[in-house]
Amino acid sequence: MALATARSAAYGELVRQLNAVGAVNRGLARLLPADCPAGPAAVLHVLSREGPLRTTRLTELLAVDASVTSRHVSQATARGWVVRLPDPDDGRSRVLRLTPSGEARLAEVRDRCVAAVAHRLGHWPEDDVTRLTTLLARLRAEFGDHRPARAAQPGDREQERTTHA
Amino acid sequence: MALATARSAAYGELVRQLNAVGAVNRGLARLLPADCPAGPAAVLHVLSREGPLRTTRLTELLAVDASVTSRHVSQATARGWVVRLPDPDDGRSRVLRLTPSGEARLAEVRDRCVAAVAHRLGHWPEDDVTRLTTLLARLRAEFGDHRPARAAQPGDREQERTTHA
DNA sequence: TATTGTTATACTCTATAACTATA
DNA sequence: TATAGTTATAGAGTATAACAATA
Repeated sequence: MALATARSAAYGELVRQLNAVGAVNRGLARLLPADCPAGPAAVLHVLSREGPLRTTRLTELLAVDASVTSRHVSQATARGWVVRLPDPDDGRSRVLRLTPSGEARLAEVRDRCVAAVAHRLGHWPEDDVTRLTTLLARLRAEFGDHRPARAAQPGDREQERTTHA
Repeated sequence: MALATARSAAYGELVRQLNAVGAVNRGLARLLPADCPAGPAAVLHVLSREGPLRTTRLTELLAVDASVTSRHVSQATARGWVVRLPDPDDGRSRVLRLTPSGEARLAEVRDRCVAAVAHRLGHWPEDDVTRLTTLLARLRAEFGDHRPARAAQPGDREQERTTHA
């Protein structure tokens, strides 16, 4: 049982560090311009990386509820950073695309964040930065099915939610 | 400039993954008992790890504002998980201590989180778990001066808060 | 006067549920 | 009937500012 205990301790410590990331994120969020909160900024970021997306797909990538995506996209469109185009393949769907104005805004936001990270992590070996990024991406993938991005099929292994609490 | 650009891209990617940790944390938070939100749970966790603490010190360790600590401690005391003792050395100060009831609650919460992590990360090599934990701890340390980690001495450089907002 | 801690207020993020419109 | 997306509502987390008590 000693092995299991060691594992438990390691997991507990990981959870603690994961929670602490919140403080880092809040510090980063404080750098954002007043008219660009973190939510809409994330929308810009993903759309820039992935190109035009449908709302459903964007929701999956953001790992939030569809209602959250909808709200943040609304804020972005209200400011002219994103346009909602009709989807030629599906009348129910919208295709979201960054506008030049949105790209410009994103560049500004991104520069601020990158500068902040560079200031703190500039002395890290590049390997450590990429290793951390990679591990976080894997972590996210492992926990990724928490959010039923597509309708939870009855046969899916989605019953985690039934924690018989 | 190609090198600087590569760095920038790496930092941008890291920021993205850092944000994504929020989704993992939300999933973990969903496992908590209804009467123990994430805020109070963090209070229990730190008090258990560090032993009795003054509010100021707890605030530093949680990396939040003092008002937030105060509120979360209030919730914990209201449920009998923490007691606020007078500080013999300073009449303004309170010493916070976990009660047996609080320890029990924490053990339960911790078990749930560890079980969830074990379920997702059980197949990870142990090295990866510790590497990720270590890198996150270092990351947190780099960004840590937002919130001075050791007791803020009167002579400390604490004026960061004066953001001349 | 400076510091510890609390409370009042406001804002963001998030999820759940109800709704519209297409398929 | 099922799916894509929106909106209304509610709850947690956080920070700022104003305040009380003690040093």
